[in-house]
Amino acid sequence: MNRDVKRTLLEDVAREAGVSTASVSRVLNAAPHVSERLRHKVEAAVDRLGYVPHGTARALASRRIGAIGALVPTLDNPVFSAMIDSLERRLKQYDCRLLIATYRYSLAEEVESLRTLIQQGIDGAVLIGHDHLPAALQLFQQHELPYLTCWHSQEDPDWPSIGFDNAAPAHQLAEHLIDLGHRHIAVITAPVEGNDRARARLHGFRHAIETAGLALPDDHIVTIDYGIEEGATAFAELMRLTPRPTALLCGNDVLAFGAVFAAQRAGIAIPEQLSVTGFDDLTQSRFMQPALTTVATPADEVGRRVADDLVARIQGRTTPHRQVLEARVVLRDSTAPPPSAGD
Amino acid sequence: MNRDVKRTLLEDVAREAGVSTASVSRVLNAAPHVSERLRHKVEAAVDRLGYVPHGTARALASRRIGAIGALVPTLDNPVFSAMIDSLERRLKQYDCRLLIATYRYSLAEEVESLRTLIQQGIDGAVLIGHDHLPAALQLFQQHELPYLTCWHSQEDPDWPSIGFDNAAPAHQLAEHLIDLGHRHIAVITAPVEGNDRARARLHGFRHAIETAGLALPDDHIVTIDYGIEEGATAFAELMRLTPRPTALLCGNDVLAFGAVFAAQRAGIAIPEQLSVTGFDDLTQSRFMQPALTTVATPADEVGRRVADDLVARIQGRTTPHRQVLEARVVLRDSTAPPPSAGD
DNA sequence: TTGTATGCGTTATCAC
DNA sequence: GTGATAACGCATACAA
Repeated sequence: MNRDVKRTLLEDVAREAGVSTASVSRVLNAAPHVSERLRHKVEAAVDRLGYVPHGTARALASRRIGAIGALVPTLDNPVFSAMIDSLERRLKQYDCRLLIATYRYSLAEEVESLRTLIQQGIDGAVLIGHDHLPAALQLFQQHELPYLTCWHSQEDPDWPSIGFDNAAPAHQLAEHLIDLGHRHIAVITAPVEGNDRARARLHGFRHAIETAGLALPDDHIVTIDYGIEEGATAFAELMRLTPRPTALLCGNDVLAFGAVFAAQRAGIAIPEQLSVTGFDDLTQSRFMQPALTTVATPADEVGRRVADDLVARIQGRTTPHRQVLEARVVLRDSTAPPPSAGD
Repeated sequence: MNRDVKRTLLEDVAREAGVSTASVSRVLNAAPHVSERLRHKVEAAVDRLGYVPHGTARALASRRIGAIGALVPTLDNPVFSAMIDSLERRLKQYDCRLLIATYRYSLAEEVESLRTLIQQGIDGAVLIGHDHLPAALQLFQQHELPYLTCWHSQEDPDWPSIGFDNAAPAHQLAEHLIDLGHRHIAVITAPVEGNDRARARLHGFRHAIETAGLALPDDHIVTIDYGIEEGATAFAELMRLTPRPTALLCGNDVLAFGAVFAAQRAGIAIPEQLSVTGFDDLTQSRFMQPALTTVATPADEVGRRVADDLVARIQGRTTPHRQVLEARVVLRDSTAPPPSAGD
């Protein structure tokens, strides 16, 4: 940018106002101990010259860049884009920018991206989930950089967090199905490697099922990437089992959408012949037919709190090491007793 | 960050390698005219010391920050988050970071955000659509900053663009309905102020309808914010018209989802009693029941090309002023002849 | 091909 | 309270 354009510099403002550059800097940064008179002179000069501070120079001298980094698996998942959207809006209130990097669920790429963001000079960073390579932690400590994880609720001295319990609501969903009379329950899950949220949900499902004295055999669990089409594919696979499962626990709403659509296409009535659950409570889950039984995750709230907390950490304030928000099961119309309830 | 930690500096590397700081810098920046021998010495020293360049200092000295800015109305729209996702991944290949700002469809806020991003030192920026305040253009010119608009195809010497025609496919959708025999067509549109895409689509709808000798009265157009719930609300309003419209043209897929869900809830069969169209072709549109007739917008392709083009501009290469990609109408199952076709 | 020296635009540490 | 001035860490014109 402006490789040859002569910008207005702090020095110009100082000359215009008849004060020192230090004073101009003080006024601009709301430093204490500045007289009203000086402040007015400087502000007038700034206005007259249309001065705009040079962010990079400021960053070099102050060692703060005015931006944080967010590392997310993907923005293709509405639940993450919603979180990022709310995070960015809140950061703006603190006059803080957002640098984004995605890593397609590859923890190695996460670390690489983190490294470049740190090199870029970010003042802090937020990661999704609890699963990370040790190298990530090392980077934060090495650079004494404020950081935060979110979207999970695991207690861990190394990883401060703002999130919610993924296992408990999953457990409740499975219990709900069991209470309805389901005995043949299948699961569609995202790959659990490097994804503690998926792992926790699967664990919740399994724990509830086995606690009820039922089984969750391996062939009743389909692991598949995130996506509507993938949900449909997994559905097809599970419907080939005999006896056919009467209920499907899906690791997230989008997988559930795929399953529901595939069921409709196959002429399988939901919830009469098959119950389906999701996780996330995307807007659409409330409106689709049948409305989806799922878990409401507080994406916006997480975004806001992450902004508040990370900014506080950057300013050196102490904040809670762990904040657990509520993720509530929402019972709707996609779950009902199995066809032959009462057997 | 590392407020007191003593980092390894370029100077340390130079000393370790027994060369000058300039030489180290040259090796690190892949400058021409460096001997193999020197390169090896420097690289070895870098490895030994674990040296990582300081991004901010580099930015100040080189006047390039290694990041571009993207200004989007919202990330809550999957079509934008998909574009940003693909943009970010492509930029990574160029070793370029992404700064994001959202402006909730307020052009004034767009300019404000642009100003702070420029102050932040971005090397270039991309905006969505063709509608912007003159102040935005002025900022780009003033700072001699490479920039680009996308998601539209308007010819304009001021605004280089990578996008697609929004009006023509909209026109085709309306024609398709008319060809099917529809005579009472209604429209759900996003607010057109500051949103040339919505305006172009509405224009396409209207032009086709009026060209066919039909009317599109004001009460057949509902303007409403983006969202599933909003689509449902608009649907309810339009269904109160008499005679009831037999077809609904929606400005985007999400509004169409809302309409379809509301119709299902109201017991109105799609497409037998009512035809519905969207615009965007989100993944779900292909899988939902009935599959949605819509327009496939090349979100990923736009993201990739924007990255390629903007990086080229930053490097001083000349690129096409305007790239028009294809946005194709996709006929599916949500459109059919009206109930009383043949009247 | 390599080294020297200066500039990049602020902030922050001293004195006064 | 205010003003000099030395960092901040690297890139680059210029010299060698």
